Amino acid sequence: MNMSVVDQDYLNTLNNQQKEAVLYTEGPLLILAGAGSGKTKVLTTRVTHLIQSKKCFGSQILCVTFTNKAANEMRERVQSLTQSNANSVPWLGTFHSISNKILRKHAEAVGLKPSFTILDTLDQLKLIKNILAAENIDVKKNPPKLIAYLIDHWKNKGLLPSEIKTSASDYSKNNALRIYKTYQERLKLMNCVDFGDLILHCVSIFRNFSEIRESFKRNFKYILVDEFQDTNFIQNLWLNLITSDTKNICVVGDDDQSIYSWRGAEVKNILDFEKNYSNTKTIKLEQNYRSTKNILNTASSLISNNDDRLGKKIWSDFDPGEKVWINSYSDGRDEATGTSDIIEKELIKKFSLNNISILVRAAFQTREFEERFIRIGLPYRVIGGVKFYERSEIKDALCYLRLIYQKNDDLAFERIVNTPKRSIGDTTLKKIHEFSRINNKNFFETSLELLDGNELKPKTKQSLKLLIKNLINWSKLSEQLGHVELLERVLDESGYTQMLINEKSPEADARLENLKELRSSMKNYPNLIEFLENISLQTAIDEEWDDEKINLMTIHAAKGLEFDCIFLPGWEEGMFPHQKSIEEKGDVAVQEERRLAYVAITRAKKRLFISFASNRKFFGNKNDNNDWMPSMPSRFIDELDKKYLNINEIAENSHQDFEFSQDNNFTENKRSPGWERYTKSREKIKTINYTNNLTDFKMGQSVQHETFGNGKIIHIDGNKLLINFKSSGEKKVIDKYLKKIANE
DNA sequence: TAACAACGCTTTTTT
DNA sequence: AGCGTTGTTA
Repeated sequence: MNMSVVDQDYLNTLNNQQKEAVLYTEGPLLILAGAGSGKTKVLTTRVTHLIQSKKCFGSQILCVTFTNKAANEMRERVQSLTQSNANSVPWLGTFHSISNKILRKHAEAVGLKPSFTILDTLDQLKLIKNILAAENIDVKKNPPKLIAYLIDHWKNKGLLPSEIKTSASDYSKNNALRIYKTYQERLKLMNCVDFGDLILHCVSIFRNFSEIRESFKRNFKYILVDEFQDTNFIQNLWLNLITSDTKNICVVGDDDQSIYSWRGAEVKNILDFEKNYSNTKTIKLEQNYRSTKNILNTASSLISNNDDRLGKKIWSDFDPGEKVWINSYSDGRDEATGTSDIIEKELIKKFSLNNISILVRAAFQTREFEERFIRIGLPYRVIGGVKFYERSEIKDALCYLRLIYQKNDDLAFERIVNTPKRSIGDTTLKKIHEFSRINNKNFFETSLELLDGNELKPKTKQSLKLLIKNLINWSKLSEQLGHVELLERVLDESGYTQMLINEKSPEADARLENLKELRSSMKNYPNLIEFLENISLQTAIDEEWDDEKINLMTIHAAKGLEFDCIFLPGWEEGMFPHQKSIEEKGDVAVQEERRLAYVAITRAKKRLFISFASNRKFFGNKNDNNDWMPSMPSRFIDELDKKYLNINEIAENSHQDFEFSQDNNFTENKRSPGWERYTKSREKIKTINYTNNLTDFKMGQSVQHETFGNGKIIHIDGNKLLINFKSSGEKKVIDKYLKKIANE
């Protein structure tokens, strides 16, 4: 192939900066790419260019993306641009999937077998709980979630248990460290790794085995990293270790879109990049090809409230388009109704449903919209909701397979040993735990021994025996049968399918349906091993984009995506910015929430609707007023430049709450005036209930309770009343459960 | 001792 | 509304 102009057709659609970013191939390159500036296009074209101009083979390119989805899309685009086969760029993927691949090859170097299992968050938590129970540590004082969080953080910083220094006074941290140590030992024993280990083990291999490191360094002639602002310390180290001496490393990032600091991501990596690699070339992509001017300006006005920005000037050639709508609703149901009205009455005529998305801060917020859409029959899909592979029936099925494949997978054993019910309850399980600890054997081996002894009740013994016999049999079958047939046999012979059929509930039907889906997705893998080794990193079964459906997802999940129409509901103080994040990290967190809001706004191409409700319901509906909370519009709404907005107060009651006069000096006390008013209004509501109740009930009043019967008030504490019941004595009861009756 | 019912506490974001 | 813990039943 010669280097004619025709061969470089792929450059024709690029602007000057983009072209430069593609053609500057040698030496370190930092691309600061604003939202919608075509960075994916640049990356794919760059990969194409490297291959087409014969600078290297596709197999010599390391290209790291943030999600599997992004990797798949990029692979497809490169494929069609280079007209090559599917595996032309084998080292294209996420840090985790590439690490997985490396680790399967070099597992022995870190004391694992190549068949290791990747644990998901639920498995992790379960293991931590088991360790806590075995060591008699109070779960209330040491929440497993917190420990998991700490372990994850340590791993993101590249710290092994031996490398962590603690002060003796920090009780909970010391506890967590002890658990961390045991946790790692247990993982090794079960031949398992967690997400963090994938990266961490690779780093130790690169560090301790120079031949392996050098072979990768030699092979990877060019490295590309997407979403560099969201890489963390250990990932950065991982990269540094295998970057070759020619330093052909190109990173793409946007400091304004850094939204994963809670996962250890450091924007600092962008700033340090120029320090780490001397003679770094920096290219800024500032022209936006996605959004209308009104949308883009709205986004810019918001993000200008953040400090410490690298400073890009995003601009657009596009029309101003329609102004951004700010809609106010009285409650969440109104918000969902209003949203579906806009879609049905207006958008549906001009846009495909696939091009309409509702982006929320927290996953549970999609529910109100789902209910509405079901009610009126608008088709929708929830992206990244409950992960397919985390559904209980899918996990059950996978654990059967995991256990058949690896008898030492104690977590899998524990999960399925009594599912379906086999009369193997807590007591038996405890025995298995204890015995396996004492004898240093896994649960499967321990069960075999217990079956020999007289420790178990006959009924339990019999069903455990049957299970073990089945497992051994399935293991044998796994060598002859295809993996799909094996699953069918297992579900059948274990009684799992029957259990679901017997339930006769809609949920059980859905579960059976999901198992069918699992079966068909297994067909995409050649055998059981390939399947088990890859599903853990797979989040969902690929979405079907063929049907016309409205998309519901979290803002985090929308990263990297774009849609014609975007709805951003729930912009209320406490929800967005989220209260938890403010409590934990104060202003730093508010800035990250603001970046999240910026990401959300910049997903929109043509139409954008931001909304909030004045009253919000929490925790499902118990049909009383206790779960209602009045809410203030988010401070972010006040920060948007009104020039680009249409403000629409739909709900009558929201006027007094909705003001655009909040000043922005909340950096001092980390709370905006809006927040202050919000908390005050909450207190006020509580106070009103409280005084009303006091006027209703007086000392000595005779009352009636549904379950406790009749009694007399003998003490009043707020709305909690101490009652002396005739039949059951003194009890503390909330006033609203009481009825006044005539005094006797 | 296991299965089932009731209660109460919780909800950020994810590879 | 959904889960895990506690209390009650068979």
